[in-house]
Amino acid sequence: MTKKQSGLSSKANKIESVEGLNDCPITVALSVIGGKWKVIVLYILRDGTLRFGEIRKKIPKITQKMLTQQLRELERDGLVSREVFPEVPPRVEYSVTKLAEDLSPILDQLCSWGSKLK
Amino acid sequence: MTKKQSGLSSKANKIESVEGLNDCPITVALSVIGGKWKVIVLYILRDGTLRFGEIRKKIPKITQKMLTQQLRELERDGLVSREVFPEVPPRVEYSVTKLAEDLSPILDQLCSWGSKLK
DNA sequence: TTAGTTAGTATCAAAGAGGGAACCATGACT
DNA sequence: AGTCATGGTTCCCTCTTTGATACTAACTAA
Repeated sequence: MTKKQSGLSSKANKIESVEGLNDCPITVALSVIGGKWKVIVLYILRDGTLRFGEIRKKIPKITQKMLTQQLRELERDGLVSREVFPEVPPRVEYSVTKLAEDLSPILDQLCSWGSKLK
Repeated sequence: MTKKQSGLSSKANKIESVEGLNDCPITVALSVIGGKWKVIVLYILRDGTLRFGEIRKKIPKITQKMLTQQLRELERDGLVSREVFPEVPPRVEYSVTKLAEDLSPILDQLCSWGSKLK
């Protein structure tokens, strides 16, 4: 049955948790921001609302499929909000949520920690 | 040439960075702790030095290959230190480094942020 | 009528990650 | 000689993830 579902979810690469710590929010958090392009998308959206095509232009190497996928997952996890305008051609705007804003300072700390890694 | 190299590194799953932000330490940090079992290993080693077999017993689902790989990467990135005792049978002890200890509070914050995710 | 626009989907193939099992060295014990 | 223990390594196979490409809807402009 294979359920193609356009490549959401994961498994091979999912971060594991410990016995008796299976719901440790760290693993939840990492699974939410650990996607291949997610921190970039969050970083870019931090400066303000953007529509799909604008995000693509700012991340030239991402494919349309990947961007769609990452945005869908970020939306599902409550980090970005998506607004569709019923126009032609279509217009869809993305922006970060309060939850993502709360994450920002932590990412900054992670950033300064990461800078110690040579 | 294919370079099997025992399955170190990654690529498909590597977190991407932005043009002009390619060395953003966030992506570095995430790549360092983002491995499938790394936060578990760090979590377990936080309580003190353990030898290889002991870690295995605490993470029953991990395979020997994976544990070796994750420990090697953590060591390479300066998060754990590895001490080999020239005995027979071999004894190898692992412990967290200062760098990993510095990371701890950030992981805790990430943890409390993650707990807001339902 | 044909082309152009945006935001996607669908499909196929390639690359990568992870599991399983087998193998290895060394010395002690039986 | 055969077995056990520890900490690995190697190979193969499968599943997942990613990339590339083509296709769609719906309306506008030429």
